[in-house]
Amino acid sequence: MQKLNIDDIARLAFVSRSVVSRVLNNRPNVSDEARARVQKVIKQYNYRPSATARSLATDRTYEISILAPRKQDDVLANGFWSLIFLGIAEQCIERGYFVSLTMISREVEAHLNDRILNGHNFDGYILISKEVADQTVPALRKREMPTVLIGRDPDSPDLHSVDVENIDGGYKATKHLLDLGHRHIAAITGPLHSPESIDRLDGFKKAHQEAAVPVIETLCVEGEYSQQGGYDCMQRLLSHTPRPTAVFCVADAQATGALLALHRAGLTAPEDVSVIGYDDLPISRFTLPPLTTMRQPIYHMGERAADIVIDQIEGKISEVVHIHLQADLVIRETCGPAR
Amino acid sequence: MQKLNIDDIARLAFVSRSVVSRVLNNRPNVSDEARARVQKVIKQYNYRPSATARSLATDRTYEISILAPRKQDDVLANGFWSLIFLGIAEQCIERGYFVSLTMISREVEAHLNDRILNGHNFDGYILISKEVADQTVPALRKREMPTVLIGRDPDSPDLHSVDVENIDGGYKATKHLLDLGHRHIAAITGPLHSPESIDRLDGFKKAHQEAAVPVIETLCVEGEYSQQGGYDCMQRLLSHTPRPTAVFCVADAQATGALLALHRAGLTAPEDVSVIGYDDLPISRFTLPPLTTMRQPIYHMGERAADIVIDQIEGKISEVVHIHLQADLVIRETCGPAR
DNA sequence: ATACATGCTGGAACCGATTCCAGCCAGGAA
DNA sequence: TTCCTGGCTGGAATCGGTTCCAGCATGTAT
Repeated sequence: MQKLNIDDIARLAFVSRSVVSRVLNNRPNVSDEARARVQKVIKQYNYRPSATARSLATDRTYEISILAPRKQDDVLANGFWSLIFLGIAEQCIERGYFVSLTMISREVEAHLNDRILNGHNFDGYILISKEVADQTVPALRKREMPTVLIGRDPDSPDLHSVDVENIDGGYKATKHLLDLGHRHIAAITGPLHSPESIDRLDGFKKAHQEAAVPVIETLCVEGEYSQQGGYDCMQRLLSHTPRPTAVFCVADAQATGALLALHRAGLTAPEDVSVIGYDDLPISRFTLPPLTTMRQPIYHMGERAADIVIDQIEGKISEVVHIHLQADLVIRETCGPAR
Repeated sequence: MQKLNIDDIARLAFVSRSVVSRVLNNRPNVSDEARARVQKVIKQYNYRPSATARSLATDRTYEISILAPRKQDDVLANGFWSLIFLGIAEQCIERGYFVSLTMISREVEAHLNDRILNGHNFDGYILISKEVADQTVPALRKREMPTVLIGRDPDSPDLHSVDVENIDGGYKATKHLLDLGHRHIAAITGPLHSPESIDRLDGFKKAHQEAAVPVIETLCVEGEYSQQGGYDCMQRLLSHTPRPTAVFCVADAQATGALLALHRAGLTAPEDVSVIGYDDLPISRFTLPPLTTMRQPIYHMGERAADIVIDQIEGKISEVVHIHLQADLVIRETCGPAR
């Protein structure tokens, strides 16, 4: 039961390895009889060519690396990245590529550069967040590797990217609250070095401006992209007077935490405070009460990112691609009219 | 700026490729001067050996494949698998291996067998759930690949595995409810072909037996491992008379859905019905109210699984390993005394 | 002085594919 | 008949490493 290689197959089919190779790769210049014979032997012995040897000869691994920021393990576990990842993975498999996930962080950067970026393991890279881009783009660019960023990096306009319209999303969410009559609206943002937060907050401000309602700066607070972050921010906001009548959270996870903070304070949404989230994670349909939020085509973003990298690898793309997807309002039960 | 290979380095350091190879692999039989010279050249040109070529020569890829069931995309996104995955990934990277995730399903089985299982891409496999094991173990066994299952497969006692004490966990959870005085306890299980559900339900029954309280079979319902599953089951349970005073859910996701169903019916936990979950996902601290549940060392399970596969790969394991971790009660706010 | 062990070195085979190219053969045109 | 063309074929080089082994120069024991 020895492992067979291409020479064994060639011998068994009475042809040369060249012919076997051509059959394996569906190339012409093989007679019908020879092709049939080779295919029969391959089937009979359940032969599969070695991916490694093939990679060495072709300089292609059919593996794509997803580089995610490591410190955000909460984030990875909260549903957003999982969905992104699922989209990437399914599309890659669909197109014949494997997907490898690596968490990177500053501490292991040396190890990272050496092994992940220069090790010749991957045909392309998908970068999760600007933070990752900052750390890896220089090395990847030097090697001219196919790369795509999920998110936006103002510093690298020539990097392919897939993003959602965050300004517009923030605008729509805020407009919904304004339309309901709210005039004291708080905003819970993520870390303000992340473009998503900045953009969504810009949309928040734009909606106010358009409605000629002043933004109350002291009600704009910065927190982590997590339930705990939302909880903490909400607690701070509740000590404000007058208390905000509505809160825009830039992530569903934060909204979940905010709901708990309200509950702890003896308040409920939407009666006392309206809450709107962002992402439309699966859990958002099951918060108490179900969360009004901005739906992002998360899974789809992953799919598109995969497509862009693979298109680059296969030489099907020339110019830089920036994909901007839409976010849409999903009305559930956490927002009500201002009292 | 041409890519350098081992021969280039050898030439630049005035040695043979053999010497360079020995230096790369930290092997003896290299003079101090030669070693220093080679290292200097490597550093100077930022040379990294090709992983592919190395793999071909050594028959090792330093890649580990995680095979997850595809149909459960909800499950992947709900936090449990994400955490498992995180544990696996970090430990693998720690030990110098890459991690590749593949979703498998019955429909693509042909493609799967050929490419994933026989393609020589991976040094070892981590199987997520018995379902995956059923589909892949025969092929993997034939090739004698290092493999570990997360979960339990009664059909393959000789398969390495990492699992939690599900019977004991179900027992502890139920005992907590019984100790609080509940006598009409419902159980929401996952699909009953999954060993976890069976075992947790066994624990449920064992606790009843020990307390000499009869199990009410009609209150044991089967649903999906998801929020929606829990929601649906809870709705069914609420139509029972007498209504159960407590519910044991075999997954936190289900408990979340159950809480919403309760809310919809105008009831709350723990005043009207006590609810206990299982998993202690990050979100469980932020449900309304925060969920009493069984903590599983999820992240740790992933780490251990990675260790077991890598130990197999590196020949550090001889006998079959079955790891059983403990689940512990985490008391929060969804359980109260029976009225 | 001889024998032998030891450390270092580099040549060459090998891993298992792809790909270039020269050679062969058959068929069609001149 | 001769020449040319085009489809097949298989030999050989190549990708970039690891590893076996023979050869050589030392140092040490006899």
